[in-house]
Amino acid sequence: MKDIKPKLISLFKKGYCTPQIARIAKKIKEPSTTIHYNIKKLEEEAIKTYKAVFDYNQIGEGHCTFLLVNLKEEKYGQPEEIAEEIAKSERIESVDIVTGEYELLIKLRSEDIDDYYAWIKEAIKKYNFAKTISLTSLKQLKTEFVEI
Amino acid sequence: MKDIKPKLISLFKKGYCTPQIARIAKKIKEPSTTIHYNIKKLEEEAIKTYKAVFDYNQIGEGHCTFLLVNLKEEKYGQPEEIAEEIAKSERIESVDIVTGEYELLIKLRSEDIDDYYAWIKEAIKKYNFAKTISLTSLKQLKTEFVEI
DNA sequence: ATAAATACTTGAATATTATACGAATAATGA
DNA sequence: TCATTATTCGTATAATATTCAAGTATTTAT
Repeated sequence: MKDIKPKLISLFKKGYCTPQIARIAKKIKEPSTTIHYNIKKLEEEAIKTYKAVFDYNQIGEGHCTFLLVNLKEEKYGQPEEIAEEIAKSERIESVDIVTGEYELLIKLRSEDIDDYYAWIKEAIKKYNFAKTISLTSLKQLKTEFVEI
Repeated sequence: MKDIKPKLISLFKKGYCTPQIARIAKKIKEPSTTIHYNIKKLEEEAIKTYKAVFDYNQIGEGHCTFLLVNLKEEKYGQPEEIAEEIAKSERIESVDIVTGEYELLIKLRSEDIDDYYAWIKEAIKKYNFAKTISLTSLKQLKTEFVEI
């Protein structure tokens, strides 16, 4: 037993996938070389990566939370720095700087609520958040444009 | 000119991609047949699909909004039905039933604020939302686990 | 503790698929 | 209109995935 699956999951979260040119060519009834050409162009312009979407319950990341954050005054004017730092973690699905009452909106995945609590305690300390609101997902119907 | 790119974008949002077995095999230094075997297992258990992640500014979906929704009383108890209906649209990135003040949290992408306004007006009418709060993304640092 | 069943690993052979190339056609711009 | 650039697409080739079969490890039941 080599325990390859965790490594695959980690790689597939960010990339290591590629388009199925032959299948697309069949689907839209065009020559595969034409599809190939168009995909390469699109990759230059607009495609960041190809990746897997998981049934997160099955990989121990079934607990999903949206976190609204107020930064402390000294960081209020330049939220990007903190946002970039937060974005680096593998459990963070998205980070946005948003309009309204809060500065940041973070979507993250954890194993369970205990795991989440450990993370948020650590994050409040580390990033010196002024205030946070956690919206816990009770049911996920769609994620990353994929219905689950 | 066959205008193939829009079709590709639509297909790539949900699938039509596949893992790069040879590349992964090289990366984690295992035989490609072993990688193949493990991926097939993982697909049965936990992988929903393989898809592309876009630079959404480049495909006319740069405007991103998180929408908090209160449903009308008659729908408050069974939000799933509406949530599933909302999830079907291609511009919807995620739909969650959440804890707290609001019942639904929807993440969606539009071309610009006018496009968004048209959508939200229509949605309020169609789904009979009681109240909504829109959090507009000013800057997206990470989406779908991919830094952008 | 042992045997049987099941799951995982792997190399060799084969089938599929992506990519490179070149020629033809179409679109763009001056 | 003519020249330049972008796109289409068939053929040939290179790369890759998949099948198969055999061996090894792990788990399960008794």
